[in-house]
Amino acid sequence: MNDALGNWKRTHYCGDLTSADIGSEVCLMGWVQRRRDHGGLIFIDLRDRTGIAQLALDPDRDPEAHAKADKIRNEFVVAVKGTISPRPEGTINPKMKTGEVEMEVRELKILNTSKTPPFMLDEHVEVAENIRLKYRYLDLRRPALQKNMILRHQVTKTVRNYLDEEGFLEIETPVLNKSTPEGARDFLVPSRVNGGNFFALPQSPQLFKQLLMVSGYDRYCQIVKCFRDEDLRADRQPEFTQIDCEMSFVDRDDIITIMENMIARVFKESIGVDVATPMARMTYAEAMDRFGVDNPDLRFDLELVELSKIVDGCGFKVFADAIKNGGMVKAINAKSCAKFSRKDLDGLTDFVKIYGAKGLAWVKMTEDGWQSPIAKFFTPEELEQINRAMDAEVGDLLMFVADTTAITNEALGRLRGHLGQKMGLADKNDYRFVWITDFPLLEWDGETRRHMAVHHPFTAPRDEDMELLDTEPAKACAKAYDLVLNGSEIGGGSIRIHDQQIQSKMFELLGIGKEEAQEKFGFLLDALEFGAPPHGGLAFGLDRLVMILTGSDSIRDVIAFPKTQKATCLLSGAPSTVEEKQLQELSLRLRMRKKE
RNA sequence: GGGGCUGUAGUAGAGUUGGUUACAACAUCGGCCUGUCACGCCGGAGGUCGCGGGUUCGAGUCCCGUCAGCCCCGCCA
Repeated sequence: MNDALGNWKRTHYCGDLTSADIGSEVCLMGWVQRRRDHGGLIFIDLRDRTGIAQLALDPDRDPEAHAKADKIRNEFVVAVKGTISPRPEGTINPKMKTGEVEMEVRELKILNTSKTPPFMLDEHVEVAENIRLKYRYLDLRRPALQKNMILRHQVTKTVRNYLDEEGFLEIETPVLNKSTPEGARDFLVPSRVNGGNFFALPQSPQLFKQLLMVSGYDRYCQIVKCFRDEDLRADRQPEFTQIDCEMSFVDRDDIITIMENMIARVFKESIGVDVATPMARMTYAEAMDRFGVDNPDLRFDLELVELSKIVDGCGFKVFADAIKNGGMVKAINAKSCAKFSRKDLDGLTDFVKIYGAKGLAWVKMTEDGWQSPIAKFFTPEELEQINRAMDAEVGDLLMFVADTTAITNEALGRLRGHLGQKMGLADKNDYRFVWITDFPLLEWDGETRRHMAVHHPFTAPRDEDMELLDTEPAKACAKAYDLVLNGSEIGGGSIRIHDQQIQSKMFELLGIGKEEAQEKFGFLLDALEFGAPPHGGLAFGLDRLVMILTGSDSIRDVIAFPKTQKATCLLSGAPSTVEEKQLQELSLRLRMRKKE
């Protein structure tokens, strides 16, 4: 039925053919994008990962190949031999990369047939994502995803080359690990040999890369899969890839310099964009103050302005009470947005409520002053002061949130990002990097009534904050840093604790008792006693980086075989039940959760 | 655990206040066509309106439940 490949060898990729190849005898292999039958002449668009080439089959020139082409349908796999020739006058297709030439087919082999695909493998067709995921191998044939996969490869290649030149060694770390209490929920793997015991898949190779520093490898890197059993988002998959690095005998600025140069080179070599270095920096405190979030999008202004001092004790109870209760009042000025409708404003109010704000106060700046439901609560002096603080002009829209510090910042910060998108202030081709530094070391968790590590438990406090650990640990800052690009955190890291006593103190602050620390992290504590060098590092989220480089809205568009939001694979059907025998071997019995 | 959006031929959509046989496009199948390139022309086939229940003389349309995909909160660096 199908023709055998035989001794045919492909000589060219479809997308590479140009007028320079005119006259060449070539052999192409690929998939049939389209067949156009003109009764006599048949055209076939042949596709491979590089592009499309037009095949011309003339019944007069080669009746045998032409007759065979009659049977060809979309997505058949064919091999052709023939001559590259210039297209006749007036039939050049300027929309195609290979549009100046075509192949005069002399011999044709049908290597495989194809069922009619469930959707057109065409850029013009939008297909529901569940269909695309079920037939992922077909979706991956489409140029959009192929472009993303190829760019992803380009990025990892550049990263490896750069890190190699900088003296990093790529060393693999275990996938089967010990479960540790901190951080995300672990994926667990039952041990058959040690019934009742479980491995955990790595959330990151954190501890192992620190051990490699103790072992003297000095500069380590790895492009590595990590696993976190948490719910998915547009930019989060349960398994994802990190560019993981660790260095010895360095401080924060050494790491930042090496890493930002790597990112700059990635941008240059993958999408041809020049990134200025050194990149901008901002402390966590400044980011929260000006933008309300620790991952600010610096492509637009819309900065948050704190008005607490001005409205303290004012006649508007909502504002006055928020401050009296230890919270704050902040506002943003959406320039020229006074034209927003009541419906728009209701929508924005609903938006901030998602983040816990009780409401959104607004003011439209008109020729006659404030047009606002809350105008009546303020004295002329207060109005004047607010206008000045907000730099308010006729046509502007001011929006206020009054709440706890955390809620005010998050609600307004997210509103800022939302408006930036909605008003088209965020240019996809503009890349604004910023390092966020001096994160708090600890964060009080009201639920468990204990401190949690903001970054992770191995992050070093700033030298000048060491004493605070004993007095006011919540005020201590960490030697931690995140790289933020266009409002997305693409990487983060820290200088680690290399002193066993400080590490023990950290566990203490985190409410991890001596015994538990020894039980869970004893191997690290032990290692720190055998000459651990000062060290630190960071990890980039490869998927998020490639998302931005490709302009993708979903992380699924940069992963070959992604999971759905319910963490299933529509292609393979994973996860699935297993045989009772398999459970027995693992000393497991199922106890299903009751469905409510 | 919670909030929201979507679900109609293979695909992506239209379908009026509930009313006869559920539409046209692309794909597909058959025929015609020697310069097309998202080819064109003629003809055909293709449907449990996601699934289940309810209201009604009558449900694609209204109500309840459920499933799936997506976005978000919680969760997660």
